[in-house]
Amino acid sequence: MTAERLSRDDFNRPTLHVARGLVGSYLVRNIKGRRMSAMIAETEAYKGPRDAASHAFGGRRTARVEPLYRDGGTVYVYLVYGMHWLLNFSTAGAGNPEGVLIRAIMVEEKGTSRFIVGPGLVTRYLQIDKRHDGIDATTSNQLWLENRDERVRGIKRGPRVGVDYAGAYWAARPWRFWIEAR
DNA sequence: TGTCCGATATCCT
DNA sequence: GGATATCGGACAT
Repeated sequence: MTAERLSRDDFNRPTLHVARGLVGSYLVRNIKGRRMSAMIAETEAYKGPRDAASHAFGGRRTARVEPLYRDGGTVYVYLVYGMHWLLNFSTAGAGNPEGVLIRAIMVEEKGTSRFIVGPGLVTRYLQIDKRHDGIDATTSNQLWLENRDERVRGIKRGPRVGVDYAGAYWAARPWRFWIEAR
């Protein structure tokens, strides 16, 4: 099996392309020398200043969202509802505060595959939190992505989850991509 | 299927 | 100082 780490160019592409492309890629996590990996099963695109569901809507630029403004592949991790860390990767190049949220993964355990659905559960499983905010996934030895020689078929597409606060129009954009358990 | 609620960093007034 | 949030679990219906 070949495994090729995702590079800057892979992230510095249009965000919807990256979001779709990340489904079927692998998240790799190195925890004190022990390696975990998980296939990405669901993503969502957040398209920056013009997207009312984005943290960078209207060009907002606070300390929290600064990683989104950096080069593609920068990790953006933040806390919601006081207890859930959410994992995102910056896309579309430096200065464009767009990104992709990782909503679900598939892991291999005891010879069988298991889906972990929900962005807060993904980070809990992979032990990702504020410590990883701002790191560069194209060079980090803590967290990175790989493409493996595996065909992913049947990617579905639909509205994003949990963004009703952004209004009906933005909540309805079909910017979520996923594969289902088989 | 629906309602409720935990727990807190961050943002805005 | 007050409101809110890219959620998840529990429990009732």
